[in-house]
Amino acid sequence: MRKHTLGSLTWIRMMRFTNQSNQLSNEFLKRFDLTTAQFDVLIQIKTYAPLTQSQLAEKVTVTQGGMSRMLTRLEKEGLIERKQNWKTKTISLTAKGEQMIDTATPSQLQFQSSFFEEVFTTEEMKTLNTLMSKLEKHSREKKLPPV
Amino acid sequence: MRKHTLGSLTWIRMMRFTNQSNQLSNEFLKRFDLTTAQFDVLIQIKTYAPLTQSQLAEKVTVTQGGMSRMLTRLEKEGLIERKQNWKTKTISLTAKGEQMIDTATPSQLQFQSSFFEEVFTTEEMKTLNTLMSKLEKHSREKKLPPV
DNA sequence: CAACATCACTTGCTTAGTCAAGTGAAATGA
DNA sequence: TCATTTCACTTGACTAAGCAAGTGATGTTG
Repeated sequence: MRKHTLGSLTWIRMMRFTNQSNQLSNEFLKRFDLTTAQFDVLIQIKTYAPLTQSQLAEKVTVTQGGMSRMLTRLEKEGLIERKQNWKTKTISLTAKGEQMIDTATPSQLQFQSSFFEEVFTTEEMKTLNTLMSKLEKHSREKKLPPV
Repeated sequence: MRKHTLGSLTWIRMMRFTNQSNQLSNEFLKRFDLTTAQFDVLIQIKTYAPLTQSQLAEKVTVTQGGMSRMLTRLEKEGLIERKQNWKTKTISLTAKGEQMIDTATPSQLQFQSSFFEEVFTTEEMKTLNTLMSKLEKHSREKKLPPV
């Protein structure tokens, strides 16, 4: 065995890192009574509302089913509203949701940044950001190789 | 709003990328009847067996509870064995599990690498790998800021 | 206009994972 | 020696998400 290439090593490192930082972020957001996934969805709504469920799902790379459930939870918590609009449901924040995301946002963005700022120079940060842009874009277009 | 720093932008890009590539990887591994998480666990066992559940959990950054469930599933599929050993359970691959991971490994490592190789130069790959090493290491030691 | 197709969303079943309380064997100590 | 602690693991209740089948409005067409 032991056929680890540079690419597969990097991949596994990135997986471990995102996993780990996601857990820490969840722990951090507990003080605002939110999870990382919820924060992510709320901030998208805040930025792009009004929008439909499918648009939202597409933005956070989740299936429609997943989004449906997530929004059910958020609605139960009273953070968002769904209004039937012809065949579409339009999503928007409630006052409570708005207040929640506004309170959490500065610290959360700061916390996310801290992962990088604590180890990288500005130069390195810029490099990483450029590389990640390319990667993310590419992965959105990537197709499976034939069997 | 709009307080996105370079760090928080990079963070979100990395999350989207890993999420996306994880989904593609799951789809890819279907041809071997495995999921990404299962592949990850099996390859760790293959590399480090014999080892205990807690050691394994630590390696793949998952809680003990999560590992317990994962191994229950893998055992039900006949891919691994758990032997009670004093108070510890020792994990090892069955013949079936061994064969499974050996078949899947080359293509899967190749697939993981392809995310990077399709967009990066060798130089960029090396840079990214170095940056990710630092990040991963740091995140494993990171503590939450005080409230 | 009735039959069918399409679209946006929901839901059952499954994997994966968290946390915290529970269990049972082994070690320690009064 | 019996009581208590510790350790490794399990389990119940939950969040999160995928897939595929189902639902119920809206549009299209013979």
